[in-house]
Amino acid sequence: MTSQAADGPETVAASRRSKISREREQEFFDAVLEQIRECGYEAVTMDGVAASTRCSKSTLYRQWKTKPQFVVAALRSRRVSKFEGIDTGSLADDLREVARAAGRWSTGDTKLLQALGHAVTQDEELAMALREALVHPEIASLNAILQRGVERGEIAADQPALEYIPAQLFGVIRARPVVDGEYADPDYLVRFVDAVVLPALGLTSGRGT
Amino acid sequence: MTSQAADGPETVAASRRSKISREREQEFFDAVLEQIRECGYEAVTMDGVAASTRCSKSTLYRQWKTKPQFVVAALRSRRVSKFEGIDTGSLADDLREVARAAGRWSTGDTKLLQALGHAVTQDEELAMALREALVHPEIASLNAILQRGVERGEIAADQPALEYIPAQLFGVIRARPVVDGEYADPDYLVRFVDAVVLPALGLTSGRGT
DNA sequence: GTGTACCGGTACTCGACCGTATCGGTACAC
DNA sequence: GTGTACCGATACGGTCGAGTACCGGTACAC
Repeated sequence: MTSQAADGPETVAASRRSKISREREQEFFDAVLEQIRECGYEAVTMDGVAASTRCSKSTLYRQWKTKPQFVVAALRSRRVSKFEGIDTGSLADDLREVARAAGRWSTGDTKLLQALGHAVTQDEELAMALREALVHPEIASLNAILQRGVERGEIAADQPALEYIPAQLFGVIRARPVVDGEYADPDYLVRFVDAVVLPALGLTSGRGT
Repeated sequence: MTSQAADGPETVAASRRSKISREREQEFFDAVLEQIRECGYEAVTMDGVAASTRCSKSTLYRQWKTKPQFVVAALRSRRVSKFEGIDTGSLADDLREVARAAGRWSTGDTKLLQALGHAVTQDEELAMALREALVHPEIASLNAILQRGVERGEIAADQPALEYIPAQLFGVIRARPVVDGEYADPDYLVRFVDAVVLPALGLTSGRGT
């Protein structure tokens, strides 16, 4: 979706003819996102990003007016779902696969979500960028997976638990660190899917145990 | 006013004989927690708290060495579960009641959780205080509710979904703002319990299997 | 009434960071 | 070779907040 006309360095940065290559730009973005994960949004400094990428602060300010705009740009460079391409032919297996992917993804981008968690309530544009970058793509591909399950007749389209699946998965990923003090790894998430998500959807042979 | 009772102000603040009454101390705590909810942990200022409580910054620093220690003390003053006292005699109704309580509670303390979400990853003591103040009490009373359900024979003690209930509830509360862009109100949470939690526990009457 | 110790207020030091300005160097156009 | 425009480095101004120091006022002890 929205495949950005992929020719020349026509990225966000390059409305003027900047000497910053796209790879270089991505380095900046990676650096700032990494700093956010490590230190939190408020603690990220332009000096820090400049230092870690060995560029000048001036260079950053030439391309992006302010720190929030820079961060937003960095987030927008990441609109790819980690669940894309999952299609095993079985809804239960798809969901287990999603759990595994989410678990791998989790330590990285959960930190991002966590770190931006509050900044987002202060800056609406940042909130939109975050949702577009990390949430909407995942929800879209997740919904596609569920939709295929419905079409295959594995579950009813009006299954009441259906609409809560995305919130449920995002939820445990965010809740585990607070509840148990550790990140939600793939193993935990797969067990969660087996123990809760599938039974809630009526997809298990009862509570077999 | 309020010449202290015989046992004296035995709170954190008063290892020395401070003139700060316990009510006054709680005002400080309320103020700083409110500021955290509003502006985030990093943006909280001692000047701000002092101003909003009409006390001197010196007074705060006399009682607590640093800002983190002050916040930790404020958190520790709040170790009360909002689920305490729920006991309808039916596990399903208990859980619905928990959902309602959590929904009311959510806008307030979810903001706290959100606002401290990242600061917690930097300061271990803060993390512990947060868990002890906002998470453990709720989990404890929630587990008591589940335990009573087991004892009444409503569910099996080895129900695999059991151990995930706390994470599940905390999860959707934290996920809803990100997924849907709005807080989890009581109505939403009750519907969630009916659509997901109870079916996952095998407790539904509406939809068989 | 005198001493003590804490309160509130204010002013201060010190450091951090945002965003700007300035400067020499250099890739590229022509 | 000359001009242009961007790069990196550095330095600077301005703001803001943590934590300290000092002050006069006052409640309480004895």
